[in-house]
Amino acid sequence: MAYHRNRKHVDGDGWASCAASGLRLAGRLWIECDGQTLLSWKRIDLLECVRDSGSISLAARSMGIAYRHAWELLEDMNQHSRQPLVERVVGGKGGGGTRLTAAGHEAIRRFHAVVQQFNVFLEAECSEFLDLFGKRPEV
Amino acid sequence: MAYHRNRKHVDGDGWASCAASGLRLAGRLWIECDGQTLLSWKRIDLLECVRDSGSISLAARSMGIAYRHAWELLEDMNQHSRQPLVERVVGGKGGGGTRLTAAGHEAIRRFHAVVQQFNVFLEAECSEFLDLFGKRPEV
DNA sequence: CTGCGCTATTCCCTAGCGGGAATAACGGAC
DNA sequence: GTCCGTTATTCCCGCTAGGGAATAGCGCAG
Repeated sequence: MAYHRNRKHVDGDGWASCAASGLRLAGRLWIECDGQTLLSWKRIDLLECVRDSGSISLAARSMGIAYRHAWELLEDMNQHSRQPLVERVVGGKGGGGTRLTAAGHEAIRRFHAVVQQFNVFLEAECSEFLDLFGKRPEV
Repeated sequence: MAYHRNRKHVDGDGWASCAASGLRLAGRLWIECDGQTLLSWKRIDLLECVRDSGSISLAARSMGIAYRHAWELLEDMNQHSRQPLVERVVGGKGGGGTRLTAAGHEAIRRFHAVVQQFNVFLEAECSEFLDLFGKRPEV
């Protein structure tokens, strides 16, 4: 299996959280602009990979996804965002490359902040189901 | 297009929320037990349809999904839940039927409560992105 | 001018999800 | 007994997301 970035998220593109009993309240967040998906966990992951590697191809490889797919995601983000999140250069030094705009960096920061709050939420709400599905059934 | 139940959720199986500018913070919740999906929006919807119709086949029809799929979902829920959520009868009056157990009813109630809180969360957090993606770009 | 590594773009192919149809078994109503 | 509508189960099929490979174009380094 190809190398995937080491991240704290769980399977798929969601977050999970719970205390015990094999019980888990999981969730997923994304941001839409005019009905089009703008940001998601996967997309933020991609932005970070691009930021760290400086190119779409390297980012795609490190995420274990196809370049084509990564390119489509970035293209889609730039298209539907009010201001572009990445800036791409074709040809030149090193063949070109891709870097984040200020908005791209800010998007990552904001999204992470919301995710952190989301995890707090999940942790808190999960307990609502403990007595129903946890170790000791009550209902 | 087949008839679908009138519900307040958005496309797919998530919830959405935001104030303005075509910007929307959307999300999705589900509950896992030992790594297996136990409840989700779609599954709660199915439970409610079963509760209201008294049969899997009618519930499937009203949701616009295949009976086979509905059956699989319910089977999966019963398998992975500590206590069964539905009780099924083969043959007999009216050919049989399916009804919710007490745990099934409680699952619906709890899930809706969490969803309500989730919507509050989404509404609040969405504002974090308004100045980044909203009407007046600032970054 | 040549080479290189990247962006950009196309085509094919696969796996999985889920619809749709067909069938059997069941058991009360009649 | 027959009829009926349900649960239960199987097989086939189409759609879509996404991987993989191949190719062209670009522009600086050398």
